[in-house]
Amino acid sequence: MAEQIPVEGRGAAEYAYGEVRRQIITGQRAGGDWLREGDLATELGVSRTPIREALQRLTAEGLARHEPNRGVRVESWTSADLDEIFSLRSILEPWGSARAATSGLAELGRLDSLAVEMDRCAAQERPDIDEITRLNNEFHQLVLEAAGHVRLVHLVSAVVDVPLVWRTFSHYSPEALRRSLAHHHELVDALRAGDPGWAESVMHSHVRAAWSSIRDGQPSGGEPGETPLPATPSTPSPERSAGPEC
Amino acid sequence: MAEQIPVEGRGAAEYAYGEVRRQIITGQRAGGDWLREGDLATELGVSRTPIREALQRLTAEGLARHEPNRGVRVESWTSADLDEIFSLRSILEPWGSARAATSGLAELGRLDSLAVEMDRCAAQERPDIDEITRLNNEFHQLVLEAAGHVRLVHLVSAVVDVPLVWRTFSHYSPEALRRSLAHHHELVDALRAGDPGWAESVMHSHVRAAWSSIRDGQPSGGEPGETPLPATPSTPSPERSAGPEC
DNA sequence: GAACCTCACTTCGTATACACCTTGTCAGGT
DNA sequence: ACCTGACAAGGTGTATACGAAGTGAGGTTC
Repeated sequence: MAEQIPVEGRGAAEYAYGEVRRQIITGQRAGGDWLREGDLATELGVSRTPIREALQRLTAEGLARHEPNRGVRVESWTSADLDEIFSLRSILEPWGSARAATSGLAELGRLDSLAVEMDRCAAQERPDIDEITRLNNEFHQLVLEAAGHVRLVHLVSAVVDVPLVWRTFSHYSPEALRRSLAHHHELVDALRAGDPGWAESVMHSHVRAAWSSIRDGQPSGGEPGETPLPATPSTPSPERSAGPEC
Repeated sequence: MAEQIPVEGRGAAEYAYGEVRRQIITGQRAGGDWLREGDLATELGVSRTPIREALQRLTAEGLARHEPNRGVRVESWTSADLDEIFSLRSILEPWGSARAATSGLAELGRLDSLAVEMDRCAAQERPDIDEITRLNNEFHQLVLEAAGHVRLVHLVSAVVDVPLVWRTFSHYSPEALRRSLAHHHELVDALRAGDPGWAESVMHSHVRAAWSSIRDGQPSGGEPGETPLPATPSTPSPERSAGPEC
């Protein structure tokens, strides 16, 4: 269903990877669903070989799970997984921000305009959540890249995929959103000042606040371990969104 | 050259992955070398399909690099990469140790016997470096598993492969080795005491000391960025060693 | 009636064939 | 002598065919 072009410009494997990943993130493929090689090959109009490559990449990223001689299924996440991810981010991102403050690599102008742009989106009558998500993701990635630490960027982005499935942004209250956007501006100031401690603190607050918003937004905020997963499908955005929280 | 069995018990892809990985870590495949699918298929006695899967896994782990329509080549590391890895470990492993101190998941008996075993190996006339490496790796992995954080274990082990190429252990002075082994015992004590701050400090010292030993052991310890990489082949151990420092 | 066995089906794992891309080389022209 | 274009070779990217393993349904036996 809904195949558009048999093969994109180039790279059937790349195409298959992006498409299946999008389907997982938008909730079209729910946790536990089987990802049959033959079915996907038919639906996407390619052969099984690039499908296998795509599934291997998704498995390596933790979005899917490989069961030997059985097949690949979409990974199921619990709120405990979300806790794991945010606890990791609350270590790695502040540390990266501190490094970015003294590396001299921060593109302050670009970061500032991203923060302003997010303000503009949020101030609209009907805020464009997908656009804010995209901008936010670019902001966070740019900060980490400024840390001058390639592996850090890869590690964090590998772990940031999962929250996307939870549609984190929809859990934000207007108040929490305002505070989150203010954090961005404060972080740019801290980076401009070259103050690693300040930058680290701001990012730490930023991530912890996001974590809190998501926990509170969940139905069962009490028991922090076994919530199955809601997997809100929401509107499947054609834009490949890839941003965590705001 | 040196193919033993065409296909192991089961899994040609698994076999190919392990074999190529071993060749990279032991230095048989130097940084920059091409990993031709056809050649590897012939050498290992399997077809190109499982070879491709193995190369994709190695690429995902960062041991190899994929160049579109060109092929896969062994990744080249500089001392800057080593700095990246140890700086990451000096964040993640202490943090994991602190969590392990209060999680109640630490297998203290097993950890203690591993530390004792390493002492025994080191006290021998001719210390078995490979065995110490193996024990040390098991020790570190067990500590991280005790943190109750699955992704942490995966992230660290994904990043720990690279130092193996550098044969880190050979850079240790007898004094540094003694201190490192003492750290293990102290860490077990800290975990037993359930003191997260103590555990974190010990592990931090442990990793930083290892880092220092390796830097000092390198020929050019001055410029911290562009050392090509020595890639000491040393004795190719049949044991699949997988331990970082001591 | 329940447990076990058999058989067919589904799906993965592997091998192989072919097409396209990239690159190095050589002839021809400037 | 140098640059430019076409041609050939090597290699990856993709498609397809075949074999193996696991699963579930249905029948048989105790």
